[in-house]
Amino acid sequence: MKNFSYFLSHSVYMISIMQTKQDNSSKKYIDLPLYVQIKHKILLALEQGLWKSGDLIPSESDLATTYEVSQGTIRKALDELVQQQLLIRRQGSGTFVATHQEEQSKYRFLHLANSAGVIEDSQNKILLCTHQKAPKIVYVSFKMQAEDIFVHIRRLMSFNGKPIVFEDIWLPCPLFGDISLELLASWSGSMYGLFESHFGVHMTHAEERIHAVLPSDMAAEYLGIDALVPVLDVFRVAYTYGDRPVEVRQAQYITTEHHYFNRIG
Amino acid sequence: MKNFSYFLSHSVYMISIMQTKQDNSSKKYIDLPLYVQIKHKILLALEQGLWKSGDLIPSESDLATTYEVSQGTIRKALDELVQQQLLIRRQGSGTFVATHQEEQSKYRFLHLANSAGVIEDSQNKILLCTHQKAPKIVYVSFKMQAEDIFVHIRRLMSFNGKPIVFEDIWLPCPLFGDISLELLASWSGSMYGLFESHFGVHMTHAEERIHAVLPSDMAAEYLGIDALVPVLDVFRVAYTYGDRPVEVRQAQYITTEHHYFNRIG
DNA sequence: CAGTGGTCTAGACCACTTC
DNA sequence: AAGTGGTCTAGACCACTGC
Repeated sequence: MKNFSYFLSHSVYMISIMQTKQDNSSKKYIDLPLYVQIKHKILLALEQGLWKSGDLIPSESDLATTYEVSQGTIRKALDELVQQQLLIRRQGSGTFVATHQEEQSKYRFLHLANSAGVIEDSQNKILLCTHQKAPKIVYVSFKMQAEDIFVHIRRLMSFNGKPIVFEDIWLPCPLFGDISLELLASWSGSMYGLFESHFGVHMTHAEERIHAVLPSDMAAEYLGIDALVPVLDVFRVAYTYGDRPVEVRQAQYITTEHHYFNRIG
Repeated sequence: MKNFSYFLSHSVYMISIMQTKQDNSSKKYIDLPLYVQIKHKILLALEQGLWKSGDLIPSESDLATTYEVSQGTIRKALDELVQQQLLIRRQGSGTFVATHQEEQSKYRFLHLANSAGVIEDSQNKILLCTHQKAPKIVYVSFKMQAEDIFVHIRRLMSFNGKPIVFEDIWLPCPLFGDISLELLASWSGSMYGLFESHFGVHMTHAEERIHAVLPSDMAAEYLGIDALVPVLDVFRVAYTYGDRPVEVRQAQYITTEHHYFNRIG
């Protein structure tokens, strides 16, 4: 145990502590708060893949002893990570690394609902899975070069049998090199669930930019709409731990019977 | 318009606390946790306008003594309210009711940026401010009737001198009855700042539904675009404390040089 | 300097899950 | 029964603000 305990004053006992532990008593709070430091350490473990999606992490009291802080401090660090949806707590069981395998997070990134405000189940069809160069907007988002090769996936999502979303997905080869159409076609869960279980890449957050446009020729064809029907263009960059961009996708949504929803607050 | 001193509202609050205080010692954790109960009580005070936007609320230790709990429990309740942006903490000064008057919250509800990802300052022009019946989508959102009268505001927002957003805003008369074009035109801050300072209505959150559409004739005219240029249709319902809907607006955004942005995570 | 929020501790007990 | 997260307390001290 550490402890700049306030009550232990000038005793021989204290000397033995100071031999094994640096003297914090003179430099309090000049660094970041302890719980922030611990949060960073846990984040580092997640970034480096020490703990993988779905893993049980050490208990709060274990972490408290290893980091030499109180359980309350550990708790505060975990609180923020749980809040960022990087960890999940289960009372009685433990604290786990968040995963996209659960049903609840299936549509966490797809903000599409029907006129009734209901999020429907989708039927997905993979149209394409190749390795090739990418448009400028893509490789710039990854801070890579025009010559670099990416995985390119094209997909059609349908709701109630009607095609609604046509999208192009781009992934950096180093991470997703051996992905294939067969693998994608055989996978029944969410795409981010697949990325996680097969490539160890967990998406933590994303940024979307939305425009109203006329559909591309190809989108109009696959979506079965007239070239003059406005569609929602959704450009997404998705990130993993440490704000590393690991996916770019450009989708076009038909919004005659659906809408993009967003909560502000 | 504010300034009931918080001491007054606080003492009223105290009475209600003393009345509802019960013996916790025999029945632990069978009700909601203490900090949740306290959070609800504070929320109630906000809903009822006991504490108004910008007001200083009692200190954590004051609240702790009035609620007969520890400071840590008060802190946990406040933590969540701060997180919801209903309260703001200022170290050394105190805890305040959140307000839309601050510069930082000026564009909290407007998710519009230019191609560079920069949120620009807008120039606003009020085109209309009348009292009249509203479309079905509006009165249904308020759970009111077709015959009911609403305030109807029409506004044009420009960025760098170019009109980009055309919007119709609907407000329930009981709350905003004496709003006028003169008042709106003379106000230089954000619209939610005006609602707050002149009508005591603080927007806490909103929900938006977004479609890609062709512009209405009127929108096309005011925005100076061709009737065949797709625009983003943003339908918003904004809420105040207690999830009460207090504003509906339908806007059309030109997205050729701007985009709607959203963070998922 | 007094008062406020911010951090941290040590310890107690409750509620839940698992064996 | 053992172990885990969830709640709560009492008290200490730090960092900041305003008078």
